[in-house]
Amino acid sequence: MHQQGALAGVEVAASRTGPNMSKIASALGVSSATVSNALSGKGRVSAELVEKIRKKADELGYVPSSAGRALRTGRSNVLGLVLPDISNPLFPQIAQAMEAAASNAGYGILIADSRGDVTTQTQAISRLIERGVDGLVVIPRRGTRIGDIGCPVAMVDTPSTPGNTVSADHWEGGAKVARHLVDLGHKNFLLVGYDPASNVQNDRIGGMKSAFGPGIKYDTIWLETLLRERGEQTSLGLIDRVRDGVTAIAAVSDLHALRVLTELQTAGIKVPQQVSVTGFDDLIFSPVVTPSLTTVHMDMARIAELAIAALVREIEHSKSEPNANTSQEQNGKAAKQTVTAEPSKVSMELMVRASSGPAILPDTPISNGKTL
Amino acid sequence: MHQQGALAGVEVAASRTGPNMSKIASALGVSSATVSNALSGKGRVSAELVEKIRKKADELGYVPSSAGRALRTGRSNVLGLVLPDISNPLFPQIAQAMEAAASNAGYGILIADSRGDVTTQTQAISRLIERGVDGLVVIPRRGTRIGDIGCPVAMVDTPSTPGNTVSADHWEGGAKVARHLVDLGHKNFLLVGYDPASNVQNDRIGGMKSAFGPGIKYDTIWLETLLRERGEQTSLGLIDRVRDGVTAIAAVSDLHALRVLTELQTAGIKVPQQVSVTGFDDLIFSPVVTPSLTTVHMDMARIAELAIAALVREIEHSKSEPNANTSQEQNGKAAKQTVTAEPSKVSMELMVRASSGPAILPDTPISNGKTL
DNA sequence: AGCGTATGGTTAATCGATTAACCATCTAAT
DNA sequence: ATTAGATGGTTAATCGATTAACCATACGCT
Repeated sequence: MHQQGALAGVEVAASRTGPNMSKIASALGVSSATVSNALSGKGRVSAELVEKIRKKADELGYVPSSAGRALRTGRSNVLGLVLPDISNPLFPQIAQAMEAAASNAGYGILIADSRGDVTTQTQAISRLIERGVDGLVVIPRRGTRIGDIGCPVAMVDTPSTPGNTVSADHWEGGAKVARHLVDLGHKNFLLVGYDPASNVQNDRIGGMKSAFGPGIKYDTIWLETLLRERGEQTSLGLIDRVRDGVTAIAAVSDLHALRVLTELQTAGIKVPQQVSVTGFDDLIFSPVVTPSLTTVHMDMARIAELAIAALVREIEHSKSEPNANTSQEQNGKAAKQTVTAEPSKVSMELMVRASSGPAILPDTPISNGKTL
Repeated sequence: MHQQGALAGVEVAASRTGPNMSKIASALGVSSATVSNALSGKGRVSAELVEKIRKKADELGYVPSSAGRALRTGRSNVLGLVLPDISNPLFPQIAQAMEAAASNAGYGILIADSRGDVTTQTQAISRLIERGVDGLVVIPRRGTRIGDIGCPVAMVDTPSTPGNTVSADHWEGGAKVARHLVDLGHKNFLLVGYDPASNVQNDRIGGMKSAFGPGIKYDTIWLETLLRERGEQTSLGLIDRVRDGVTAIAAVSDLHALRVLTELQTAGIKVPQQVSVTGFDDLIFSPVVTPSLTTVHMDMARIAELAIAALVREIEHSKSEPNANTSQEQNGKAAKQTVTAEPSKVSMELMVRASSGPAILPDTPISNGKTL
């Protein structure tokens, strides 16, 4: 007995459980290639044999080995989702939408958290690549530029990036709320941002300002700086603003709108009778607070669909690219099918709820909020 | 030239990019086995050769193929995370903690959303299994019992399940807030739940009640029924409750606490001067509302660590199990190393903030909230 | 001298699915 | 009748890493 015989009986640690293609094949007396063809519907297999193989497969509880398939095809059918800061309250919506879209396209979602850190983000990306993802959806830390990684990437919410970019139309969203408030007669605004370096927030505020015609007064405050200087628990000084004539406060996130709302309410200022408050993102709590928050809703499902579709297109495309020199080599124009990465903007929807109302006229006396 | 020669030149669709072990091996004139041993540190390779191989590997930008490794070892190093309802505001914390814990243990996290549906949950689980996960962390839809799947499972927050269970000590958490409020002199409580069928919520409320001695009055309302009957936007009737003497309202979630808080504030009732409000979960907005919410914090990091550790233990263990009949077969007691699935309870932490304060004395006149 | 044993490698099989190339029939058209 | 083509399969190579088993030296010890 030579080497071959000696090695044949070796027990490997691999999961011995699952029946594989050859098991189905030998059970039916056919070749494993036929089983593969039958189950994938690719080769030529008679209808009746396909039926028999199908039956046997789920009789044995056959589950295809993703590892085997991945090794052969070079594709894992898994996408990576890189998040800037997983504890962002918007994340559930993102993850949910991405998972659904990916799942529909036959892909799984592997998550990675970059914890707000750029180096962690880089590490997270390479971890995902090492795990063999076919593509990445990156919601980058602000200002991050992702270098050329060896796989397709779709960026969310960061314009001016090489590669596919899909983003909500934050500018338009800002314009929508602002117009809504202007239509209600407001003429004196306080705009509340958090991070002056955030593209998204600047877009939103830019959109708001774009809707302000002449005769509209506004001021902008950035919470990050304010809170860093005066401490997290500081008052935002809204009472003074209201006394000075502000009738509408528009925040770039529901989180900040909520802070504004509760601060006003604690001071006894009535929303929306005295001051209107609006937010952004339609976070989970926004409909249930009193008054419910007027906000701007992102169509996450659509964003996810676009991002995933762009990725999948690029992935499937790269499949046929390498062997372009087979037959119709003279067809020159078919060769340069580089995916035109049109950056998509997804429209945002204004959700008018109870926290916004008509502006009080300047000469109307401010009525005290009566209790009980 | 026979078949072998004819097939040798075939171009496969697989990613032709990455350098593999044999490429490193041939570049250095050694065998690929040696490269494998050198990089994994397992076999016997001279220190200097290891060094040379290491250098060559990252000179070529070598990235190990997870597919190849998974196929051979039968392990993917990926865990599945099944969520009941991804849009749950607590989810970011969970996902973040799980990802971090898994990452530390060398595993990736594949997410799946069961969208609150039991059948979807089952589908999600099988999708994960098909993708070859080594284990599952399931945060089940209430009442779900997961049947025997072919892989290790750790359940979170659902007691009385076969297999590993790790859960926050909701009962204790409830007791902690309740005791806090009792210590502040409160004697008349309103407990606010959402879903009367939820184990977690019942645990929390049970814990609260356990802290109430004689002389404490309390009543419980369940929002789900209330809102279904009277519509989402209905008032919770808190004003009447307060008029009837309630001085503390304890909710099972910050989300409901927030609803309570804003409803009280709109009515001009001062928190915490007139009424104390507490929540659960320490959601993202809880510190930033005015007054900031007193709540109970879950140590997600610890829960995740325990869950992942239990899974990993079971996974690594099952490796050595199959070939137990090799050498020391007579050692009977070493064979039955079934992982004792001690259900772990993780302590919750009370976060005392501004929304809870001393109870007003029964005969103290309720002062009207002054505006401005 | 001769034997045992570290030391430092190599060889080849294996995990499971996929697929190009080949082969054997059976039918239809020239 | 002979060839072209359709039909229904089979064979074997391949993806990349891992690992049991084998082999070739060199060294120490009696």
